[in-house]
Amino acid sequence: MDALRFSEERKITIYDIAKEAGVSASTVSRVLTNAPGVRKDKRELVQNIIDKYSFRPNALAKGLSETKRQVIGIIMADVRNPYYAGLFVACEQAARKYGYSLLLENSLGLLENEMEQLSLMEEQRVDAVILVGGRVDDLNSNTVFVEKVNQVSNFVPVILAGKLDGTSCSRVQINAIQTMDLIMEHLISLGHTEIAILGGYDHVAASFEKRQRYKQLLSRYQIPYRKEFCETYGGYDYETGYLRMNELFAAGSVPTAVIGINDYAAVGAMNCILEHGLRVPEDISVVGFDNTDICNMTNPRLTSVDYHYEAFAEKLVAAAVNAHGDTGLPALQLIESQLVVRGSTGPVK
Amino acid sequence: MDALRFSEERKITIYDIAKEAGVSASTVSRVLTNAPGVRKDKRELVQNIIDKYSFRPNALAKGLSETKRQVIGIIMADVRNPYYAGLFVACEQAARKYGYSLLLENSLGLLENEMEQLSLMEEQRVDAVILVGGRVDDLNSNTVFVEKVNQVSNFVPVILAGKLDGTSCSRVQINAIQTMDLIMEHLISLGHTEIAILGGYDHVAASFEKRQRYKQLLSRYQIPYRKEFCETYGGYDYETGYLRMNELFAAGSVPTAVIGINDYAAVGAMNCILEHGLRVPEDISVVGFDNTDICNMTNPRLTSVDYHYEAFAEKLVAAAVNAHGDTGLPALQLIESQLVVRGSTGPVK
DNA sequence: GTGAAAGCGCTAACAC
DNA sequence: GTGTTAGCGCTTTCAC
Repeated sequence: MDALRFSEERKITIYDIAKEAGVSASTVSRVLTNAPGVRKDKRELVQNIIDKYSFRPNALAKGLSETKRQVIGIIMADVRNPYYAGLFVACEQAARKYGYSLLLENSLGLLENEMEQLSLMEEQRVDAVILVGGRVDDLNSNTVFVEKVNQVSNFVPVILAGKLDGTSCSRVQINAIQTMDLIMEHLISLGHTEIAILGGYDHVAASFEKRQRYKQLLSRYQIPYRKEFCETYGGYDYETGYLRMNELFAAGSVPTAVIGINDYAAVGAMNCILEHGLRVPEDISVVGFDNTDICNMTNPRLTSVDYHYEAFAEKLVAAAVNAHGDTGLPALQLIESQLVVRGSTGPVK
Repeated sequence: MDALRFSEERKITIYDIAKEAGVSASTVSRVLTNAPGVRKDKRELVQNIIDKYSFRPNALAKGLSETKRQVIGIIMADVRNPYYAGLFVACEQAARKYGYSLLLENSLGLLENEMEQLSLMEEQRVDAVILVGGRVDDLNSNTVFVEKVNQVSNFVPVILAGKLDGTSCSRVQINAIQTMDLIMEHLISLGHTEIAILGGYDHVAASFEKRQRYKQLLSRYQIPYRKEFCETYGGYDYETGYLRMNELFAAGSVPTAVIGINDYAAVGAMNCILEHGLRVPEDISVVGFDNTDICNMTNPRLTSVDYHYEAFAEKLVAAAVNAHGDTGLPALQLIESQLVVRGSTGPVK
């Protein structure tokens, strides 16, 4: 009995509406799509019946006959990471404005998932796919992936929140150079010269660029480069921040300011500092990237770089929505960031 | 020129494959769906051509002709909240096992969004929709929403990660009573009797149940009930935990243990305690719910209740996948939790 | 202004 | 085994 619950009531279709209204399916379709060429009274009549049944046309049939589905695919590294989650929700809001929905897949940074999910998006005939995290973060683009993206983008526009050498996809990217400028100018203006950066890998483009800029700025401000403050690679998590900071203490190379490669790493470093009986920011200043919720949950609160997620998302979605026509949108758009100064940074003592 | 990029190459179809293989479309379809009744050599021949073009059948057309889309809709309050994000990714993993994708919509807890998104899911002909957070968390179910869900569930099975009185949807729910048991038994065994619970509202079923159980356990262990330790309602964020704790200090009613309604609130309370120069857990123990990442980022680390997200997600998805047939699955499945003890709780002094 | 009919790309009877 | 045919539920010419 219960097993029949969903099969008994046949879905209402455009023909049912048409019959009840005494018109043809085409007319109903015209009302549905707000197409012109329907007399006002007839339009109202049909609309009333539509409302009466709260009828919603089958999006599959619609997508089959039209070419637009009003769905954008988004392949993201891991929505559990607040940076991605924030961006995703911002994308959803932006998409809603355009009348689009989002089909999300988490790749967990695994190439095989990304490949499979690209196929899946193609199969689902999404109108465009946005790639965030994973392969598009690589400094050296993976050739297998490049090939796949090129194949897919013959049919569905691919938008990159990153880069992928060997493709000509539209891109929207955070200006990593500028983020480092913000932090370094802040720290240097506070008198810091012993600045360490913790976590991240050079094979990740953004991290690589940040370290490059870090070095460049040191030399610009004639601050001596200290290898032990920079060759402190590692993951993008709390543990890495904690461990790398611990190593600096162990080596006796204690900086006056620490930059975490993201907020998690920064918080790890901060806790390590506090556990060593030092104060933040009186003894050591700490900064992070991403401006996630956690910045307001530490004591002191964490100074961090905010990427302006709304603008980022808006540009990604706009690029996806407009990917078909010649929109005049530049192939690469950069997102400028801003520093949110909180209690974790202060003047060098 | 560029504007033509996506329209020039017509999508390859099953007929193109058929023609090249010198067979009919049905045969290709049979190969695609792994249906029996195709000679082995022919199957291989077709498969080769499919592979050659990395052909993927149009999921819309497939969904139109079949009744299954292999897509589950999920309407969630806010994936930026780590609790939801964790559950979502777990659902995604479970869904992948069954060959399903997830269509996510964030309602942000707004009734109007939830209503609209339900329609959208129906329109997209998802095979089932899972509701997490928002209206299904309400103690008193919203009648308008109940009506909507009942209407929708005539056509597509709705699974609730919560409750909705007046519907007969399958449900999977965290056993809120048991979560409170875990915490209270832990605290009481450590000698605590002055226990406050901070944040949450009684109109949220889980919060209501937690407070009810809290009172019940106090009386069971013959611990006097103190209104000021329990009527400490508020949001599910850091600020609430901080502010409510501050009020306890101001009122001079300082407990020996504090339960945050979730990890955020617990961390807020913890920081407030530390700022008052007290120690955690020596002076005051702190516990949270959700066992999110942040538990490992505080100092000391936060003791918290873990819901076993994988099991939770697995049951939700299984219910969604099997929602059509009579699966023998019980209408309500409860998720049992476990306490992850970390440094924030200790014996009363 | 309105309806009939074709077609989107697939699956599933049904013949052969 | 394999092909033919008829839908699935829409949109969209094209007549009228």
